[in-house]
Amino acid sequence: MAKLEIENSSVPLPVGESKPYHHGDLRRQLLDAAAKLIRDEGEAALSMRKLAQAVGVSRTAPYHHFNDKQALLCAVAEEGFRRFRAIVTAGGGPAEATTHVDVLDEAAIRQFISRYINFAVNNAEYYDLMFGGHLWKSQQLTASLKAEAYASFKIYVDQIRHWQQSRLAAAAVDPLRYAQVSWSTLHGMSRLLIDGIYLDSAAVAAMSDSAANMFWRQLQGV
Amino acid sequence: MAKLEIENSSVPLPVGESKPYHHGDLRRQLLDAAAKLIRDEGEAALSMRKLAQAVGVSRTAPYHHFNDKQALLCAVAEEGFRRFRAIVTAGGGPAEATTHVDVLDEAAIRQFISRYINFAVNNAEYYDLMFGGHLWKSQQLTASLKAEAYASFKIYVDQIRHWQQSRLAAAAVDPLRYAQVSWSTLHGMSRLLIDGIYLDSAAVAAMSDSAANMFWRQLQGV
DNA sequence: AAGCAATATAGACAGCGTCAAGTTGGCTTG
DNA sequence: CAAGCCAACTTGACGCTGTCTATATTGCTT
Repeated sequence: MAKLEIENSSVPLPVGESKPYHHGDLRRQLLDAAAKLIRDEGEAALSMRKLAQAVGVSRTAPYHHFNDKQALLCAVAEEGFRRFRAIVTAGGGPAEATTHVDVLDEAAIRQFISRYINFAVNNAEYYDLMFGGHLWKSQQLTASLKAEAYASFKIYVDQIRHWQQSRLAAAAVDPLRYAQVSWSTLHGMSRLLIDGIYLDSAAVAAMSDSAANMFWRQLQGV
Repeated sequence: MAKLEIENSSVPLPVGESKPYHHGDLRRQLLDAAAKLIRDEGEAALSMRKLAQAVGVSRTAPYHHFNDKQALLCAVAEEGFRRFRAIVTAGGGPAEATTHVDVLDEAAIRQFISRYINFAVNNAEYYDLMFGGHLWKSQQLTASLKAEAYASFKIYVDQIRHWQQSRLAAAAVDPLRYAQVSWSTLHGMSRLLIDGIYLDSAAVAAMSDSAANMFWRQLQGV
């Protein structure tokens, strides 16, 4: 997460990150400006030219930091996954990512659901890129994005395994299968909410409760 | 569904549908060609100009049948909803749409899930438009598309109410809430499958079973 | 001090959505 | 049967897009 705190000042001193020499740190500013533009005007409204102008460089300058518009979007998505992990996994504790939660009750599930959906709705500009067909269907994902994406899912599956080993979840549950179905539910709710289809944000709490109850029973194995 | 069987021949005899005079029936051909183009080359690859060329008219001709590219896409999506309803609701019987299913067991749910996901995966070019943020987020949906979309959801909710009235589903279940959550699961699975995220088609059967089991318990109210 | 590689720039091209103005041709009406 | 209306269609143009190809600038290394 340290990367996220790099100073965006105009001082032309590179931090030693190996990327920017000339401009200050264009790469960083491009990523931030891209996210902001998408958030403000929608993904469709983001163009490389507008982005370049927003940062104050010529239209082709960004191509020295990203091969493609696609590559730029992949990088933004990648950062989204990092933020996602930080917010969704282990909320307060200093120990992060790799450690798993040792409690399992309906409230814990409910909390996870809330965090997931809150992240999706409040960071839709990232979520759209992370889990939007745009990047995935193109078959041109950055290797690092793919890694980042699957890491997030793996953590989820491993958490379920961990619960099983601690005898908190029924052994009969197939971790992968359960992960796929429950993630689908969360993803579906998020997408429908973000896109404004069928679901409205007023019902989020009730839906989360309902889903938590459903997941809980499933994990208890009857 | 009769509309779908209009002959696409080059005979310049309009059927009396009130739309096309000059070309034959451009509107119909545009809708079909659009779906085909999206299916073959992806939604992003569809352009009004390519579409026009595919049908053999000038680039601005389509604008006499649709205000916008958006409007064209809405019309395609609308047709998607009609096909969706035809496939998903009451599979074999001649009585359609308005009548509800009178059986409720895990197999029935499982069948519905299969139909939903099969439709989504095999008609992704329609599903993407019907439930993609592209149209919905733009806030410019055709009134008729909106109607068609909400009708589909309403049928689903009403089916649950129907089960309750027949004492097949627990009275404690909130039909709307259950509909939202379960639809989210189906939508999420479909999206993840179509976009190639986390889920692969080999696991569809297992996931459907798991989801069916989850829904079934929920409907039984413990 | 020289030179090299990374960074930024301007120019050009094909493609896009769509507006405005003109053309064609079948139907309705006199 | 002729007049003319109007829907259907075409051509031209505009500003936007992503990105390729030079060209110029700059800082670090030697």
